[in-house]
Amino acid sequence: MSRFGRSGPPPIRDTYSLLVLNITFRTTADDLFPLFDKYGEVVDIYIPRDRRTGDSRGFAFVRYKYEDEAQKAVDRLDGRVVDGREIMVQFAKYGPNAERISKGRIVEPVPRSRGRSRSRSPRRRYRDDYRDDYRDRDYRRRSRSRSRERYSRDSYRERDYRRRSRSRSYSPDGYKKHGRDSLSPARRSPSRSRSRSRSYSPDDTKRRAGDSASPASRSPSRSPPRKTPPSPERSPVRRKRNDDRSPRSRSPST
DNA sequence: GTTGAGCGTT
Repeated sequence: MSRFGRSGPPPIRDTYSLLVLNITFRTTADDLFPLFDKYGEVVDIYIPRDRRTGDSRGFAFVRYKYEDEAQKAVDRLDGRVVDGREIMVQFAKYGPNAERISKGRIVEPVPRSRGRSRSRSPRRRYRDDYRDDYRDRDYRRRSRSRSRERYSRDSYRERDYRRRSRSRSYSPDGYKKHGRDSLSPARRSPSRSRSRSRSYSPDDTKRRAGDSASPASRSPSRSPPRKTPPSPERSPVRRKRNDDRSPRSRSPST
């Protein structure tokens, strides 16, 4: 989708695409347009966005009508601080500049602007063996995702785990009220009951399994998941705490 | 809500 709202991506046959890297995730085409338009005729600006979140991926493509203008923009805007971040402008491997590259093999070592020394771009240069290109690209994509996806995944997992754990803590209150009568001394003593009680929300697991999987599949996978096996040392602690919760325990102050 | 090497379409 182009910022100019055309029916589609303008023809690249007469356009020179620039790749703008290191831009903030908040920077939009509208923010880049005035900057690049000052140095030449900008045909189109496109900022790849995430499929899921829709946020910018941190880079944009600016298309110039003329090469000299694009080159000038690279010299002028490359290293420019935008929104508090130094952007990197360079010719994109797309369009007329990449035609000789997308053919299947790199014919030219550098497009054009590579002649400039850019120490902050230690990124690997164009390699002759495109055989590893697919692998490298795939790695690159994963590498890109790791930043956010992995963080989100861990965050969600951790949060979910914590939430369930907390949720479980609230459960006892429910059964304790009406279950106090049911909880006979003989019944409460056995570690078995305790063991089950301290389990990681078995009901929750069963419920979840029933929603997403058949009961048969949850049976075997049910055993291993327990992280904290019951230990004898902890038993008295729980019982002791339970005693504290009893009304008579806190009554002494009266 | 966050993050930071890289190359593109609604």
